[in-house]
Amino acid sequence: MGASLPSTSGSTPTRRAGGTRAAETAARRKRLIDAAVGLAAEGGYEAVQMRDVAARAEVALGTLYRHYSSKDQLLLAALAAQADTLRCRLEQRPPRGNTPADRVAEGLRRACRALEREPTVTAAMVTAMSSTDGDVAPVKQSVQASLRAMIECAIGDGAIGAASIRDDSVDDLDAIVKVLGHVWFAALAFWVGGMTESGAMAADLERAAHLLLDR
Amino acid sequence: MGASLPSTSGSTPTRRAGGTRAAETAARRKRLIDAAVGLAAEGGYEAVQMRDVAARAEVALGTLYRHYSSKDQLLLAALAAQADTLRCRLEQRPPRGNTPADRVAEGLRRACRALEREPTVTAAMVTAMSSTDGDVAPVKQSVQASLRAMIECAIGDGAIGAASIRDDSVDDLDAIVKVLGHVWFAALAFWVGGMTESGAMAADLERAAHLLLDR
DNA sequence: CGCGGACCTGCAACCCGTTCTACCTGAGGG
DNA sequence: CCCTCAGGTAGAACGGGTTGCAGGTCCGCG
Repeated sequence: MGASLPSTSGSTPTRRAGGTRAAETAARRKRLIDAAVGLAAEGGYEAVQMRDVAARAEVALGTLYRHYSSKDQLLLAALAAQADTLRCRLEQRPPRGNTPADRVAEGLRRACRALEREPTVTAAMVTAMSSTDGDVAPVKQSVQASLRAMIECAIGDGAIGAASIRDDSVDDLDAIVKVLGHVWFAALAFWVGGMTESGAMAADLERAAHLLLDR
Repeated sequence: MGASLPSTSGSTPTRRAGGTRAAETAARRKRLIDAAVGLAAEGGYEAVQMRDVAARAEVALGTLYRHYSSKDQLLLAALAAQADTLRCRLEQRPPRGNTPADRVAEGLRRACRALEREPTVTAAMVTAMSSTDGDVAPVKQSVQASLRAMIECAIGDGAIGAASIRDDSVDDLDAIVKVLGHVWFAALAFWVGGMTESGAMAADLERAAHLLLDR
């Protein structure tokens, strides 16, 4: 049993089919995110175990932690990416209702549908989103930024400089967007926490949109 | 070394100055909650360690778990109690502004002030509140119920059957209350998560109240 | 060519929530 | 009066996030 030799290898050499060093680490990060999402799809937040993520991504545990300093950071990175693609999709095919409220409602409905398609993944991400660890705040903020961007896009591309202005200043619009962001987050959190049916989420959001945007 | 003798005692006999059995366990539960809150006051969520709670309450770890099946349940029990006293205080001395929006804004302001007086305790409780474990949902719902009651009380004791009715049905009022509840939760979560300054919470809530309630 | 440093690897260790074991006690029913 | 059993106690054990350690590998530079 000369098993105590470190013999670093034993599996694939560090190098994969990739090219430059930077590309490799980018690929590693992607593999890590993919592994996390995959596990989340299978069993939600608790199935995303750091040792398993590392194993599935064929990476050492220490390396995983070098890239994402905690489980929540990892999941939030995944969430940020997903939020971004969601936003892009919405911007490319913006909702076309008559009033801002209608457009926002449709946008939210679509987003909810997308999220509910992979409930366990969403649950995992929302769980991560409600981590209170201070140094995940930046990522969370970027996610919120994506959400606000989506809402603003839905309200109307030029609402700020266009028709919907009366006395409600740009300021008001901003506050409305913020409130909608809050409601969205809360609705997700409640849903994930089992306090509400999945359908209720979209309904509550639409309701809020109308309450806030219909004159 | 006859150290292996079980010798169950070694400390205070199970009985304290209390009376009946039921009273004793009630006292124990109170001690547990107090211990949890005390630790939370000193160091927030992570300082509330089950072993320490048990020790401080002079209770065995197993007993703690007999009464509160998880750390989050424990903290949520504390939160539920606190929410209830908050509600009572508000009902006894209801805010007296001119419009519903003003009253709600004041109520929320007061509540926020109360919460910000003990930031670490609040943080611990909010953290517990955003637990996604399924079987804390009931307690969370009762907390939400308290909050809604507070908001309803602030909107106006008879708003439902009185002046503020035009075409906005009772239904609408209900939705508004729900939205405010969501915003409150989200604001707290963001604050605890370090995504927002403490002042912002009250401000956002007031803003939301006016957006939703001012005609 | 030889070396420093960034980045990996496998793995053991630590912490803390939670669970399990084994035992004790006292109030209440037969 | 004895027996049962709900409710306690002390403490070990387990699981999973996180950290630390003791090397390896390879790129770029002197």
